[in-house]
Amino acid sequence: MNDTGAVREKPRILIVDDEPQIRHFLRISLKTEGYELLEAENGETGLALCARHSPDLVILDLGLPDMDGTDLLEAVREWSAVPVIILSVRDRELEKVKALDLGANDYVTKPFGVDELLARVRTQLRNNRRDDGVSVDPSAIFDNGVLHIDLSMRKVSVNGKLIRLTPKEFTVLQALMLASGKIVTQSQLLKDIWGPTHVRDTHYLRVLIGRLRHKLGDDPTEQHYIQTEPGVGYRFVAVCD
Amino acid sequence: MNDTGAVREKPRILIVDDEPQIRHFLRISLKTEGYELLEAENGETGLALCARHSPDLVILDLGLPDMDGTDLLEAVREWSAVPVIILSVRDRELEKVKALDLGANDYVTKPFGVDELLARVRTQLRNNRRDDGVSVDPSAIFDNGVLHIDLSMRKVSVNGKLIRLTPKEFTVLQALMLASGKIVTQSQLLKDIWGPTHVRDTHYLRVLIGRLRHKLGDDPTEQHYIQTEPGVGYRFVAVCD
DNA sequence: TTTCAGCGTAAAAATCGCGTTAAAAACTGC
DNA sequence: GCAGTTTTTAACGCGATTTTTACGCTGAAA
Repeated sequence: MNDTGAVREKPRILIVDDEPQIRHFLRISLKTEGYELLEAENGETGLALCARHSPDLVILDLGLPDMDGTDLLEAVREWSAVPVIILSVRDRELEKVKALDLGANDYVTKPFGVDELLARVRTQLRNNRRDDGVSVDPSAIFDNGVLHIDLSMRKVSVNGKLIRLTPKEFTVLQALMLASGKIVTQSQLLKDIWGPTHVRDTHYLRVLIGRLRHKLGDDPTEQHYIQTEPGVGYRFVAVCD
Repeated sequence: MNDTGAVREKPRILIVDDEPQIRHFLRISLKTEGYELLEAENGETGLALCARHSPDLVILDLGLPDMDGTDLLEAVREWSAVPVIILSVRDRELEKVKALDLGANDYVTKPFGVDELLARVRTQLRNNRRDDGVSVDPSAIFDNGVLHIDLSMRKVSVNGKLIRLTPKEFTVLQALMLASGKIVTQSQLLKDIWGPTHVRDTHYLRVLIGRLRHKLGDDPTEQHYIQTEPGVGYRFVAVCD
């Protein structure tokens, strides 16, 4: 499968821990939050998985059967700057200092609260999104020969002719594009773009989507690009038939 | 004038804490490590110091006399991505989650080991070393036959005739030119040139851009060198149909 | 069939944002 | 302190954008 240009929706997290119950516990919590998971119960497979699947975050237990967790950390840091959160039963300050100075990004002592760990996961993932304000994947370009959308340049053209989009129009289109193929609910759009106090003002969306379709040359009877899911939301699709 | 962008040898750390003994303790430890220090004993001066001196790291106590630490964090996050380590006597998980989700980078509970704190400081500073791949040539020269801009010489001429630009005008033009073709957001310009406390004062930009266009001989009816992206920012483009 | 909720459209009304101007205030070098 | 320059402030017009309002259409349920 070729996923060039696709926006990876789920952050991918690698768990390296030999205790099955901890892995199980983490799996439940992280899956619920919508992360994609990889698991390893020893250092060797952890390293292999990390190299092969380039996760967005690694949660690493220091006590591993086959090697010391710090060795794994060192090995990973040879070639990757992926954020690493250390888990450890050891609360000794020296351990923490050593791990952090080896390149770990955070150090959480067992037992830990799941909400705190999840918040720290979010923090690391957030920090590693390199952008200035506008969080847009610069590789997010859509082009089917007729419609061309470049999110980073903020430019949209139909048949080579540039289209002027207003700020709100562009923001909505961007939200739909970044979830390409998937439904974006009305309340999601309203909350994100008009603010949480307007989640029920669906008429905003109706007229805006209408203008957007018109500008994109979207045939109302066919509805190529922006599809309506009645009562739910809208979906941006690349139609090529 | 603030001193953003300067290359400095010592990382600069801002401490915001109302307890003198904690400040004293941190001062000793951090100075020994070779950091440059700024100190504030309340939120207001903390915010001011942060805006004025753009530290590389902020250590923020949640319990401040004049405002809640989280408010300060929120205010700073309006315009800055500086790493923030929260100090707090409160060990409640909810507090940690709240602070981290507001944009804090780490949360350390008092009492803490000084070595651990120093390691966490190093971790944050290490993560935030900005090497933003795209190294722009500050000696860039633009020339389309009519307009000639030499950034290193700080000279601009139109039809061979030298144009006098004021310092701010030149700085804005330079910022736009170095991102040639791409949008520079209003808040980016305001933050970089007027300082982080003026991110919302868009009227500065309006009058300055107006003067700049006038001086560059930018015909408002035809194609602009400086294009406006309403509600977002400005973009410098080489005019060549 | 009737009813009705949800969507799309159109046009009017209100608001926002930009560009412009002019004058006041803050700097600058002398 | 003075004269010239630069920056900031304030106000206004205007076009673009957003919001409001009204109405027609459709498909599903009663």
